[in-house]
Amino acid sequence: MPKQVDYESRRRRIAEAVCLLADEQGPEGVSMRDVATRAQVSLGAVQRCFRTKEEMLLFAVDHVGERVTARVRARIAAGPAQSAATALGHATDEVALLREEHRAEARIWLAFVAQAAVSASLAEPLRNSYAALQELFVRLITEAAASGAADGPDAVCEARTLLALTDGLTGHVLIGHVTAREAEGVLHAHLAGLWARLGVTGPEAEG
Amino acid sequence: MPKQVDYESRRRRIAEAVCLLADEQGPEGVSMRDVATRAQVSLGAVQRCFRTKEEMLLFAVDHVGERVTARVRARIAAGPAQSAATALGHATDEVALLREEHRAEARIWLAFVAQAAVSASLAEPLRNSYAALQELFVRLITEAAASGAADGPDAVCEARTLLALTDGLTGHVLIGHVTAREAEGVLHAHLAGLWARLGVTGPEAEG
DNA sequence: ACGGAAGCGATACAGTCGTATCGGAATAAG
DNA sequence: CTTATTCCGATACGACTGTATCGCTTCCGT
Repeated sequence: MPKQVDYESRRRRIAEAVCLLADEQGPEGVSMRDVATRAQVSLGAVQRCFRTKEEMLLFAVDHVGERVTARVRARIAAGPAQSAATALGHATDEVALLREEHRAEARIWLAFVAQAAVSASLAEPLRNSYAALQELFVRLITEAAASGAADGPDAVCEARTLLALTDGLTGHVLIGHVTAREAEGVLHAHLAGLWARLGVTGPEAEG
Repeated sequence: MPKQVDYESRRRRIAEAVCLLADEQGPEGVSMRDVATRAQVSLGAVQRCFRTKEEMLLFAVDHVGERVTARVRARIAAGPAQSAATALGHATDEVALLREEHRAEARIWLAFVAQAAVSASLAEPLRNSYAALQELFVRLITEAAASGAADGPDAVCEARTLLALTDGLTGHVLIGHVTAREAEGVLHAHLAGLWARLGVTGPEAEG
């Protein structure tokens, strides 16, 4: 058998190139040629990895989704000694992609969401990522509520609220309607309200 | 002087064609030729109305923004006898674009937001629309709070939360992560919490 | 009535797009 | 070493993009 190459790693590298371009030039600026150049491979190599452009974008969006959720999970696992409330705060911080170094990911995400609104095939991996994040939020909220007094009247509802709020804030920061700091303030205020609703004290010390 | 034509109305018509296309085929599917065809004018006519494509998109996004905010205002003005709380509920319903007949506008908005994240010139009209909506929300929240007991600790913060939440929910509905009905439930639950925080009863009867 | 400016739509143009194809280089199996 | 197969990267192709240009028609002002 002839030459063998690690397609998986190449696919990943190409996906990162897609992200870089989507960040810099927007969703329309992602062409196969530019992606190939950015990934430092030939156009043919990209074509061999992905039969079509949509296939490439599909892989890329999955890649980003996994990276974000992985980071969220890592952030939570990093401090297991803390309360569920604190963990939830960190998780939302991570999901909101407010920090400057994650601005690129935020733009990419937004670009994919917009495209997915008209492309059913692109929407599926996005739904999966959202489902994973929502499930994670539900778990944290339920844990936080259990450690407190009241029941969780609707942890799913709270999780959805949180997820939509972070997403919306991310978009508003990208547009420039609010600054990252202001968005952080809004998010933390909402979390404070959530603690109150759950009957827990919340994180007393803010890091 | 030779022939005179009503450019303003033609521009509006073209803007509507832009919206139709952005809704059907996504942000990438908006080409000058397709727009011209959809607007039932020649390509040259489009070019005469807008020097460049970006100019056209700029006008279109302004057009949509004004239409949405106008509808929100109209909805509020329609029932001035109601409480400020009820008015705010209606306003958020309108902004969230959850109803099926506004799904198109929602997609268009999302498309523009995504594009604006990398194009500063497109971001400006969007910021204006957001600012107008936020101001409107602040006013309604302040009024609602005044009719109640407590002060408005941070009406701006609440308004921003509401705006980001509606935006995020709209996106999630478009993706299919939640249904329109579920999103409505989330939104109304948040509003209920807001009434409680403001110390008002909120709308007792739901329309 | 007539001249000229404004509007018209078709066409031209250069560029980029995604995709298909192809001859040659590289390599594992015999 | 030979051979068959997998990968390579360049190039070809047709379609489409945004924009510029050009006769021609239409109509207002004098």
